[in-house]
Amino acid sequence: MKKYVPVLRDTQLFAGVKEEEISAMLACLGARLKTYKKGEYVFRQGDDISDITVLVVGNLHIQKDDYWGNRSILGHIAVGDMFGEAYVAPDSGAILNDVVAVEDSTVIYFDVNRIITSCSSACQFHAKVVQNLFFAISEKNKKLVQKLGHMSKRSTREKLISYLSEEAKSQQSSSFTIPFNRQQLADFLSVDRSAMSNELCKMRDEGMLEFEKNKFVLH
Amino acid sequence: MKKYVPVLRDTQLFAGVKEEEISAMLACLGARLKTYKKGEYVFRQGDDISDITVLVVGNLHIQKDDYWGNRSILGHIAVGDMFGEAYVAPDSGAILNDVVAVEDSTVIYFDVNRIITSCSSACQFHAKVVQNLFFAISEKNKKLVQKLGHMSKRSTREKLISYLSEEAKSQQSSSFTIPFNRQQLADFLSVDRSAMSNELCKMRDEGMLEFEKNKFVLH
DNA sequence: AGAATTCGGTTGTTTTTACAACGGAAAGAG
DNA sequence: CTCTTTCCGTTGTAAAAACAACCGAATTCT
Repeated sequence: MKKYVPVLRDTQLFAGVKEEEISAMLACLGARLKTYKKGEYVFRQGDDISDITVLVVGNLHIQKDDYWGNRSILGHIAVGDMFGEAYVAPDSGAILNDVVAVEDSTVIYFDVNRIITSCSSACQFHAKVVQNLFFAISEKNKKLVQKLGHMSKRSTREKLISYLSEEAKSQQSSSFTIPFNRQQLADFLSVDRSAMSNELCKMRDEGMLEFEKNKFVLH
Repeated sequence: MKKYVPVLRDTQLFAGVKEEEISAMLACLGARLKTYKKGEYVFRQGDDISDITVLVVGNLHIQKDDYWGNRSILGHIAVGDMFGEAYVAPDSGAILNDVVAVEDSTVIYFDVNRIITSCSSACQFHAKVVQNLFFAISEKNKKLVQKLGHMSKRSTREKLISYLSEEAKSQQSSSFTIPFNRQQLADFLSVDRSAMSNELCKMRDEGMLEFEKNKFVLH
């Protein structure tokens, strides 16, 4: 566990908390470590969770399969990202999605109740962590709204424009890379891969953009 | 302001806080009251906000118009609901949507920094409010994920099934009413109204469901 | 290195959706 | 009460997406 403290220091959850302070807090927050092989499920639809997790090694996808096997990738979790904050409310019910390791991964679980309930003098940085958690959820909330913005576009082209524009803006450059391959991007935007690929190439032919693999340049 | 304290008492934000305690906290939380006529904008895309608002009278829609005038209704805000929590993080940037009054409405603004920063002994229920706010955001987060679930369906029919099933589940009855008219539902699901109307009638003809106005019965 | 698998582009066909336009019923305004 | 507006179902047409199938290139595995 100790060896991941430097990773935790750079997460939203522990922003502004020193490594030694984090080390001291781990027990207080009920931290537990778990590793997953590529392809393993971290959470499954229907699970009841009362923990917040932080990914310290690997890469996770949040996805959902419908009754007919169509898979939607709702998002991805990178090292340092947090997951589970949406399900911590006392009556929030079971989780709605699957979380699966797309490569060998390690996560740390934190007991939500221990985070929220302010504790004794043992860890005076608790308040800071609560605030961080709060801002992090707020941030994720905003991301969801953004994704909803892409999804609400009617056509594949508009969805692509919406997604790529935003990616360019957030990376502050018209040249940027995306964290998806074609199939994953199609799943993320909930469109057909080949249709999307087709549209992407049309847009390229029209001079709107260039791309190579997951690197894009907008014109 | 005082007269809305009973309304506030029943909100998520003040759950478990007594009316007199709420009254005592209002000043401490920097509460301000504002009224809007039907059709007026409470927030506009691009506004910078550092307040959380609670609707105490009326009805608001969260919506977004794209460059070509297509309107998406991303959600609605009922009396007692909160808005703005997604934008409270220090670097969350401007709001992405419009919030518009669909009937004459009254909202109360709370200064976010005052909520999060724990204050002096004057209001010992501050911690409770922070916790409530936390759970509320968490809850909204989950709702966004649910909506994303509907939106990620490929066809209008599947979107309808997803939305209606969930509405039935959340109202715990196969007979329920929805808070939208046809155009609004179409906007909410980001589909064409006439195509959706058509699909609904087909589903009705196939015996899957019945409806009249905004009252639905699933079979 | 050679075989197998993944990845991404392309094409043609079928299905679905968007769009436009219309009309009747219901609700609201004067 | 009448006129106007909103709401919603209906239809036909044009556009777009889904789907299936295929292929070459790159990557991974052994």
